[in-house]
Amino acid sequence: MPTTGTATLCKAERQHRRGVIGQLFEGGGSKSISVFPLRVVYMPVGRDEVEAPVSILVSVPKRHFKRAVKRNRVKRQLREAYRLHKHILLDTMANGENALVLAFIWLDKELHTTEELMDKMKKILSRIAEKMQQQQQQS
RNA sequence: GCAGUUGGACGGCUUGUCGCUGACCCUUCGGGGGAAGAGGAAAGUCCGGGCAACACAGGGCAUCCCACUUGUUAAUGGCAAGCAAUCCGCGAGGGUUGAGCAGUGGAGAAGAAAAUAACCGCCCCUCCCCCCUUUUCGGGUGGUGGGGUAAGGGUGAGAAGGUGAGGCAAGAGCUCACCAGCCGUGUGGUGACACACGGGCUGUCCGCCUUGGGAGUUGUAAGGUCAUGUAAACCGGCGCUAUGAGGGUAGCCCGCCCAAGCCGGAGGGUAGACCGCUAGAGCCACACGGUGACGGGUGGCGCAGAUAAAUGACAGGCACCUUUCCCUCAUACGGAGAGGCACAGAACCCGGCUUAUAGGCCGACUGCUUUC
Repeated sequence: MPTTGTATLCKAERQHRRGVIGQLFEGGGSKSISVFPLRVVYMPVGRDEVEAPVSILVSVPKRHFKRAVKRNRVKRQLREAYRLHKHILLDTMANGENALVLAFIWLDKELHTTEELMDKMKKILSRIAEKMQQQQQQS
């Protein structure tokens, strides 16, 4: 388990495979949770299909922010927030047989403070962790 | 000192914690260390080139782009220095326009009339009526008919070159002077043009058109290597050694070339890695040539390469700007607080253009004011 425990976010943890991403948005196995201004689409996959137990991607639609500078700002904030709080999820997933793919989608047209986004990230990750735990216990 | 014109350069610095990409180095192949890491516009994708793939005997027509001159450059529709007309500004300066004395067409409304001008007006002649004067000659008002006239009228972007004088029945480049335009000659300039002399006598705008110059197409998702999968399979149509199906030759035609397969349907596979990918018309400094754009020369430097897309997040300090308060004669010096700190993110690489931009800095010049 390479990256567990430390607050890093290397390339393996960022999802970039076209096929997996396509499945995530079109396939039936994915579910979503919203905590404004965020929406998370997540999907459990086989552990051997991806490189890391939890991998993410961040999407900020162009229609919300016309300028690339603002889109980059939001992506960086979100990556940072996930990086600092991903242990919430990893603790749950570490021993499971499945891996998880997450997509963070930005919903607002305004920028938010980093402090606020940290808070929202904590909330949303805990909720996903809860659901995954239930699933594991059922199976 | 104030106001302004124009050109140029900058557009933060720094500490700590936690991260991202990563040349290269080490490795017990698990990993560890780690140089370096956004812009003047990286933007819009509006021009031009490099590079790449494909195409390319030749000719005609069509299409598209450019249009004062000379220069500059790899190249341009850029840039520099100029030319002419016109507009704005007291000025330094700034804006707009710019091939064509061939042909052809159009110009609403307004106005009499928009280009072989006569509505009103002005002038002459014939005739008629009336009046005045009267010996007659003559004069006047009005009207019919004929003719001359572009000075005046209002309209318009534009009214038959303009102004003045002469001339005339009234007028007119009819004549003359000056001015604008055009043509010819001469002089100067590489040239656009300028000046001088002479000549004739001259509308404005917009098309088509003509002339000269130029253009192969597609863009790094180009293009290449490897990996994966396989199918030289199946169905239908046309053709099968040519009297040739079909294809290429940028859109069409001629011509030329290739040619044994071609077209359609249904279906299958991959959408991952590497190269391209950053040494380039490169950046900096110094003199030199040139009014300048720029050029060649010498020396130095090694300067982002991501790919669901790195170059950051957070906390503090400094600088800068605005503002409030304290001190003070003071808007000076000093101190305290609050707020602000632009536009904006590389995506093959360059040269331009255009647009966005808080804030201050430097050079040259102009006007006003003060002092000497």
